Amino acid sequence: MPAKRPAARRPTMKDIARRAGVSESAVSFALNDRPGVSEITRDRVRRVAEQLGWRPSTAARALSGEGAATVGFVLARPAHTLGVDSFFLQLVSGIQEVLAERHLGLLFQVAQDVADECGVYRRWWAEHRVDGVLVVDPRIDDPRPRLLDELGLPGVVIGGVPDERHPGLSTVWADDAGAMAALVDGLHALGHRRIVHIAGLPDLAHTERRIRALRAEAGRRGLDEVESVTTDYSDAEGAAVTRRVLEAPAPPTALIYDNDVMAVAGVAAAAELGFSVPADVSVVAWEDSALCRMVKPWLSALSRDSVEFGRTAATELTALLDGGPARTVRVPVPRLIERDSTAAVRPPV
Amino acid sequence: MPAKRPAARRPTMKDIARRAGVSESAVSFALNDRPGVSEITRDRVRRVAEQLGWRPSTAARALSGEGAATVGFVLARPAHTLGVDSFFLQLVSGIQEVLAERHLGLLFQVAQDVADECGVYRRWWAEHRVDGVLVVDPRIDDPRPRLLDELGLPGVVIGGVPDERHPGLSTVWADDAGAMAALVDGLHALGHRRIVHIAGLPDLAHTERRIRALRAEAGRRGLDEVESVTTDYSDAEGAAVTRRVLEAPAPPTALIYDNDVMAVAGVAAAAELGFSVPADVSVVAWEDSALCRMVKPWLSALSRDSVEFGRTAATELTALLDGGPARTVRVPVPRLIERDSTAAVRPPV
DNA sequence: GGTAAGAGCTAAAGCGCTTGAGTGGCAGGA
DNA sequence: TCCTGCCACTCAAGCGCTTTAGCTCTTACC
Repeated sequence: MPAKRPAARRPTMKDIARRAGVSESAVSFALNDRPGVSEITRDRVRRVAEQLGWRPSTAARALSGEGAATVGFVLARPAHTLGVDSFFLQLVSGIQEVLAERHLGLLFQVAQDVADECGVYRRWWAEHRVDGVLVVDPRIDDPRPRLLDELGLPGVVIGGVPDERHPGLSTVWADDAGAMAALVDGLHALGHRRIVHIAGLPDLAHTERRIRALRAEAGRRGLDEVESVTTDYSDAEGAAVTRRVLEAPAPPTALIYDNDVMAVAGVAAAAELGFSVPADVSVVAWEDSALCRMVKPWLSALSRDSVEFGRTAATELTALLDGGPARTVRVPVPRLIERDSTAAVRPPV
Repeated sequence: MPAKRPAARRPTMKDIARRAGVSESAVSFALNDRPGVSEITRDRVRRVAEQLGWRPSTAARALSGEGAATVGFVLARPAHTLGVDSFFLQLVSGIQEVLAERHLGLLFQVAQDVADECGVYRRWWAEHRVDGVLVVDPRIDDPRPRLLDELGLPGVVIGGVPDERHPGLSTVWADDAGAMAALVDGLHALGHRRIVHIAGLPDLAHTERRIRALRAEAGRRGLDEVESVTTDYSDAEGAAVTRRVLEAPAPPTALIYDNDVMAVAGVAAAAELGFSVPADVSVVAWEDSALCRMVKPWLSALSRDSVEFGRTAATELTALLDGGPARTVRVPVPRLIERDSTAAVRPPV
């Protein structure tokens, strides 16, 4: 049995300098593609570094003003709310693809709420831990952009509203209003006049955008039996709201759910009440996932590429870190995947 | 409009020292509860630090040998496999609860596969980024424990096998074998003799443990129509395998799925073939989530507290970082939540 | 032939913190 | 009285890197 072998020592630039017979500064220049060394020396240094398996110490780098080579990501949800959800993992996975390429780390934290999240940002900033952050779930009257401004932390707001201007903050957004308009358009064409939108958390910015867009579309078409109901995204509330609206005197003929979980719970609830989908009521989920193909009938859903969304956000953040200007970029409008849960409204008998 | 306000400057120990009228070293002693300063001075320094909103720079700390105050977590799954899954988010959320208390950061990364993951560990180690790591999805003949040993990186294997001994590696495990035995016991009592276990990825250690346990149980009872089939955990394979086994001449009367996603897909597939659950075939999901209550009938499932699992793992890791010995701790056996998908086998007509 | 301009390199300071080696003052013992 | 020992504190080095200033050669040019 080998005696407790001491952990291998990490090679440093000094080791490289010694092996290559040059000064540490020369090594630094060589390895960072900075002028000041000949190509010959640069090559030699590079070879030695590789051979030694050298990697820059992020701590040292950060200390000498280069930044922490890390970005932060906070998910502000209480633990028990973190249910069945493919969006965030996919988003993160897209983010990583871009970050990994640049050897940027992702510091992840789940927080209780937005206030807690702000505390995390402050701490990260004070501790010199991150160079920038990715902000999700933008709220109405969100304190986070202000805070990031104050701290001078670059950030990308994912799913933010494009009009809000904060220096140093980029925004990556999806055109919820446009998607909602298209959706209503489609349902209208199928003859639907009574539509209920079972929305998500009321203080999320995109929830409000969707609600507003729905109201606008309804107004334009003179539909007055159209409404939105906010929920907490859970299957329980999805089912409860579904029951409530279907038991009303003039039940809707179409239901739009703000996520896949509620949509699935909703069709189950509808079935219990004797409503058949799509014969009696059409259902659309605003978010596509394997879930939508796990129930009968398969759910029509708005599908977006969450991985790509993450990639885009991360790309914007790296651009910001490179000193680029804050930008607002729009990702493609989610596409409606028509499956079996939407149909023309049944002609009155 | 305020002209591009410069980001606030982070206060350093030097600032505190100046304000408190002592040397930097005294500040360091005071703030780290080290002897060498009087209580009076300590108090004053602490007050000044608080007032300035000082937080130690992790970079500087790490550089002076204190460690990075960060632990790493790698998820080795290709992006598209990251589907509907509540386990990891819950696990991470539990981990965070413990880490946040100690102001430890969590560096998160998704990798393609285990080889890739090993590369991440190497890089993290060389870059001085993490003090320890949490390893999930242990494999049969897993290269990661060896690597961590070699690097001298403390780690906790989540769901590992308890017999494997690696100095510096703790293990947190669930008794899969015991759970499987109990499960088979219950099904046997209900009269089930033909049982198929639709397992997960074949090279995961716990998949093998479950398969072995099932075989052992079957052997003990003399059941020879019991088998395990491995899959990739996806709804697609879950459904495919279900179809295949149900179309066999003597179809099983009970199906055990290694996760909730496959179980749900499985009942749908069964229904299509005209099998009714639980009348014709009983179904149990090894993993409980909202999913199990989204289908009819509600699925009986093995439920474990993933958040608590995460907490335990993180606690072990912090103990390790504090210089404690490597330990092997067992979390409670998952509990069977009996819902509507399991029933006594139908008496032969 | 003298000088000026680079090219290619080194020396040294500094980032914010820890830490081991002092240092001065004071109390107590011989 | 002097010495010892301790307390409370300061000094300075060092962690691994970047970066500015400077230094020494070549080479080019009038």
